[in-house]
Amino acid sequence: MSEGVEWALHSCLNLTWLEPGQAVSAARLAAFYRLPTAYLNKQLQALVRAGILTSTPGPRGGFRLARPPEAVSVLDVVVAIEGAEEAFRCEQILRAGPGGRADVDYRQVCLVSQAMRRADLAWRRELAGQTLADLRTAVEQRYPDTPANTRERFAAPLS
Amino acid sequence: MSEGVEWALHSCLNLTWLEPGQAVSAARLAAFYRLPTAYLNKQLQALVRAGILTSTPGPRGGFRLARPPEAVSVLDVVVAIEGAEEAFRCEQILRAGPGGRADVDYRQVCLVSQAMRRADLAWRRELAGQTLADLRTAVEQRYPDTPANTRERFAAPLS
DNA sequence: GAATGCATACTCGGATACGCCGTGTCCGAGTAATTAAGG
DNA sequence: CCTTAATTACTCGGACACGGCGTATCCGAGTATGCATTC
Repeated sequence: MSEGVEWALHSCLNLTWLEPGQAVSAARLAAFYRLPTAYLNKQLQALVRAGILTSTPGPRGGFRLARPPEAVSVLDVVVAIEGAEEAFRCEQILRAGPGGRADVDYRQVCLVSQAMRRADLAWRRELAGQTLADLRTAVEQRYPDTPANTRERFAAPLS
Repeated sequence: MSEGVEWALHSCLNLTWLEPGQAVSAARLAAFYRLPTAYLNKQLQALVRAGILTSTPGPRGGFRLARPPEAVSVLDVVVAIEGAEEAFRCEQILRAGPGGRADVDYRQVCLVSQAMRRADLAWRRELAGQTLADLRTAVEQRYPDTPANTRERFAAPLS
C-alpha cells in the first residue's frame, strides 16, 4: 500500500481540529511531520478529487475538510489515495484452462476469487466502520492536549 | 497484490487432486493455464521455502503438497508469495511531529496505525479461515468433473 | 538371469535483464489580500 | 474618509525525472531413471 495513505490520514485528522472556515496550506501540513511539501500536495489533490477536502488558492488559502468528520470514513481516505480496485485482481486464468469459456465472467464464478473477495470485503467493512470523528475523539481522550497543540502549531509561523 | 498469488492458489488447488506420492513438474502446472513456465517456477519455489510444497528433481520429479489440504490455509499461500508484512506499513511519522519521542513505538501507540491493523487482522482472519480442502470440496460440489479432468490433464503428454 | 556401473534426460534453483508504478520535484496559472491613489 | 483599481505575494494544480519492485527469462547443478555391460 502506498505511503501516502498514512500522510493523508494524519493530515485529515489534523484538519479535524481546525475551527470552521479556516484553511491550512500544504506547506504547513507538510511541516507538521517534516514531509516533502510538493509530494504531500499531490496526495491532498487526490483527496480533493475524491470530495473529501476542498482547496482554496491565494493568500490565506489552503485545504479544509469538505464534509463533517462524521461523514468521512477511513475507507474513503484509503480509496481516494489507493484507488477503488481491490487488492487481489482476478486475471481469470481459468479462461485459459481446460473447459474455460470466454463468455463467462470468472471474477464472479471462480471460487478462489470469491474467497479473496470475502477477505477484501471484511477489510473494507472494518475500515468503513471508523470515521475521522471516531479517530478524533479517541485521540482527544488519550491525549487531551492534542487539539490545542495542533491549532497552535498551525497558527505559528513556518520556522 | 502480486499476480503470483492467483497462480499459486490455483496451482495448489490442482495439486490437491493429485494421488498421493505423485508429483507434477512446473512445466505441466504452467501449461494448465498457459502461464510462463519459468516465472511460475519462481512462485512455486516460494511455496517450497514456506513449507507448503515439496520439490523433487530429476525425471518423474516435480512439486507436491507438503501437508494435507486441511492444514494449508489460503492465508498461508498468500503470505508465502507476498510476504508477512501487513499492507499498511506505519512509518511512524508521529516521531517527526510535535511532541514526538524517539523511544516510543508508534506502530503500537498510533491510533491510525491501530485502525489499519484492525482491518488487516480482519482480512487475515477471513483468509485463515479457509483451507485448500474447503476450496477443493466447494469446487467438487459445483463442478464434479474437475478432479478427473485435472488428473487426466496432468497425465496427458505436453502437447 | 541378476547385479552393477554409466550415460542420459529431466527436474529444480538461483542469477540475470526489462518495464511499470510509486516517489519525489519543479514551475506556471489563478486568486485573494494589500496597498496606493483618487474622489 | 470611502471607493476603486492595480499590484503583489501566496496558493494550488498539473507536467516532468528518478528509483525500486514486480515481471519475465535463461542457463547451470543435481538427481532418478533407463540401459548397456559384465559376472
